[in-house]
Amino acid sequence: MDDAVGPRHDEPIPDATVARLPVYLRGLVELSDDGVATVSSVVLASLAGVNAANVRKDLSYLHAHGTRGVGYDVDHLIGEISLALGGGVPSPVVIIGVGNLGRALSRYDGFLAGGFPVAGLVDVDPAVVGRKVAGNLVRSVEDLDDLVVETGCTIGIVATPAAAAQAAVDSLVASGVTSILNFAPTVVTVPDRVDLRQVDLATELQILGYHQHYRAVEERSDRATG
Amino acid sequence: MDDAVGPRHDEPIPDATVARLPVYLRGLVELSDDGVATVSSVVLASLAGVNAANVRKDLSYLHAHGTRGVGYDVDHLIGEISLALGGGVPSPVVIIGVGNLGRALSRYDGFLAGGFPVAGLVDVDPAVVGRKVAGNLVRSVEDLDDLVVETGCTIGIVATPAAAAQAAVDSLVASGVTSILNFAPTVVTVPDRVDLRQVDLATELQILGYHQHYRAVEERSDRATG
DNA sequence: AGGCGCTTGTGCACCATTTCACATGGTATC
DNA sequence: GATACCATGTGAAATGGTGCACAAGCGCCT
Repeated sequence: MDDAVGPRHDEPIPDATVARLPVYLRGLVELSDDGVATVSSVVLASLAGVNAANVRKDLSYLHAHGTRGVGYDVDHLIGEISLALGGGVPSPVVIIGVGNLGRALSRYDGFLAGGFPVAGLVDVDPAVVGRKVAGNLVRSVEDLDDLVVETGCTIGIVATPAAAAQAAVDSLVASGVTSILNFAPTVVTVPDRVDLRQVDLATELQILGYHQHYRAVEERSDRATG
Repeated sequence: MDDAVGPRHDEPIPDATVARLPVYLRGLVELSDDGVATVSSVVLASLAGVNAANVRKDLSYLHAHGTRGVGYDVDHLIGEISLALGGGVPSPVVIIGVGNLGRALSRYDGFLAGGFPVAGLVDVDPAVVGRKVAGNLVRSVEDLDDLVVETGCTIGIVATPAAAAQAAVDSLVASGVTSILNFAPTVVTVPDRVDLRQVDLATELQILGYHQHYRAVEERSDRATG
């Protein structure tokens, strides 16, 4: 554990930690903008809405060590987290499906700010191919391979209707994309080597609906049983 | 477990299960549309992309029991899951923030189909207040209370810029909304009685970025060490 | 130089969730 | 009616994550 055995193959960071790193990063950037130089785990925890011990454990997976009695160096931490989350190199993304959601996503500033510029838009509908959306020309799915190669983009965002999602994913995979963010409300499958995340808007509401319903049922029951 | 002890106060369903129920529901509706009457846990699991034992355990939390040797009744299961996820009653939602994302969300069919009709749109910008978006009049934040009361909606969707998100959340809470879905890329706080979910688009990409980077680093390391 | 106060880093126990494996109990067939 | 087959429902182990509590370490102040 402490011997120098050559190039150290960083161990993987737990998924739960990875999911929190972007939240820490946002808080840290804000602190840095405000001229704050160091931050304690307690402060960072409150900014991120998590437990302080959790923050410390999360940061211990990075090679970013803090200083006891002082805290963590804000700028250094920003560097370390950025490095872990993609090496600090911007990764262009391609959006497939230029409907309501696709258009909104292509205009979303947060992607660019987060280091994910939109490299191109793609759709199957001839009516939108050739148009410009948010400064990007919409290209045909046949051009996807070229687009991916030209721009070197490795991340695809699927914003098609559910019925077209699997085909869109297959096209992306065939083009060499290795990470996919799927907004279509359907389960899609990818080869093992491809990383897939699902964002399902309707599902999120249904989850809220459950809790709301449960609260209501419980309340009724409380009133009945006293 | 079998004695009649009066009005049974259903026990809460684990969060992880609740998050999967909508996925099961989608698969089941598809099966029902195809005229399939019963489904086994194995088939449903493959439709939802999870383990079969997990499906069975999840369904055991509902009062939907299957038939050994046969499987689950598709339509009955649809009813039970719908009931758990909000009682089968449509819950109108209000969207606050009518920018790119807010407009896309207000046009998103999946909400209506999932039982979450858009009851109204709200924004602080006088330039958009009074306009119609997707058939809905955009109203001022000052009208939020009235809107919530009139439509009886209990779910709010925050689609404002990050800087305005906490204020938007506070307004929603003050109006009596008890469930909030926040798309703004910032941590917001709510009282205990309010349920909050966060959907962060840039964060999702950053998580993908981590895995991609990690794969790349590991590969380089593999090549180096043989 | 020494002591004090503050904050990190982490062992450990707890909790939630997943998965396996199998007993249980139905259905269909002969 | 008995038997073979099949899928459910669940105990129990394994896994992954969280949070407490405290030892260790660092800087500041005297």
